[in-house]
Amino acid sequence: MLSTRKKIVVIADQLIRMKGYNAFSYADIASTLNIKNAAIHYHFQSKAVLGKAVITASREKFKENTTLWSNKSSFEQVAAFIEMYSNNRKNNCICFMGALGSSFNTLPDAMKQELTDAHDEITVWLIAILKQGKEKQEIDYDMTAEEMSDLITSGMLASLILDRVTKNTVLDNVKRTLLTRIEKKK
Amino acid sequence: MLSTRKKIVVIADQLIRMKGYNAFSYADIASTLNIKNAAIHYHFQSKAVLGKAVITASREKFKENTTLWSNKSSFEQVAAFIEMYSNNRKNNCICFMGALGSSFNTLPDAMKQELTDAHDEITVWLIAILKQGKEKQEIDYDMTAEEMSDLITSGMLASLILDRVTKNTVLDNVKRTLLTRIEKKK
DNA sequence: AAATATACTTACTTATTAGTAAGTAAGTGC
DNA sequence: GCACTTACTTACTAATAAGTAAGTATATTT
Repeated sequence: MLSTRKKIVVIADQLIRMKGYNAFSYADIASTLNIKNAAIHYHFQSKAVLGKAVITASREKFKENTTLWSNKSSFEQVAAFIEMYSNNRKNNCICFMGALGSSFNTLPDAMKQELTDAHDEITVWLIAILKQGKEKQEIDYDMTAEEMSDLITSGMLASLILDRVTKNTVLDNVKRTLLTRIEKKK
Repeated sequence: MLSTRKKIVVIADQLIRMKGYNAFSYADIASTLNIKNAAIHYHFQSKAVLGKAVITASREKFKENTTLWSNKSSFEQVAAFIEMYSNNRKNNCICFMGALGSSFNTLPDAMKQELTDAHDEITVWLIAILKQGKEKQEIDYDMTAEEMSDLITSGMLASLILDRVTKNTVLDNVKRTLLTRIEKKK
């Protein structure tokens, strides 16, 4: 059983990734959890503070995941990273980077900074894995690790969005293409 | 000199791509154009109707562009398509597909349909160019045309978003990578 | 048992939202 | 010169937004 505080973050996270930061309200959370508007303000002084907490929670989840994956091969780690995005589709959600990045100009400063830090964290990890993988000859790619990293994060972010617009197979196409691109040729 | 009606669409389009559909208001448009709130309602009965008009205008602009490009080589046409996305960054805007797709669940039905139609239109055009280009041996790629199309549209949509989050080079990296991928190997 | 902290609710405020009803001034058609 | 349309403004409404001040019930500490 989660604390009310943690439940608020979970619901806010879902609402942000389903509807976007500017389309969800305290009333949405309150009605879902059967509490009052003011109870959310008791735990989070403002929407900006709650929004930042949602990003922080995602960063922590990401760090947990990478630790869990750390004994896998480089290819398997990238595949697990890609699969993490795919899981969002099941809940009719996009990733937090796509949901918040598309509204970046409207976000409070504290959220902007936290989101930028989150992106740096993800990028640093992915580039390191890609470089290690190439050294260990577990994966291969015909571009720089930075370029491959940007191609992967961009591809996954956007294909979740586009799969809502078309009832189609953008995610599957992009996923397959990216994994084929890093697969070691024999 | 544009008509007020057309000016409203231009401003709404900019606001959507700068702030998102749920973060702009009639007041934003009214103050920019020095008209009253109600004047916008005179031209567009509801925000949904205005939103749909914005997408329709983007579709028309896209069709104009593809006509202008039609005598170029396949490679040049894809390059022009990619450059069309890049132009958005100068105005601190993302593409309309990213701006509206990320809020898809919150859009009125008429806008959802128009956005889906716009995506189909773009995809049909791009796949055709990619297939033609391969036949004419002007371009090459080691995946299906559908996969390459999804990789291009995803990459461009997301890199505009991510370049706001990082003050970095996602767009340039993705652009270079994608063009290299379709370049004919000699 | 008294004091204090925790986790809320009740009741409210102020600002902003899309949207509307009624009026007006400047043309256009006949 | 009268009817009608176009392109608005004025003045408003109802709903919803985030946020707050004050009160309350329950548990914990001293």
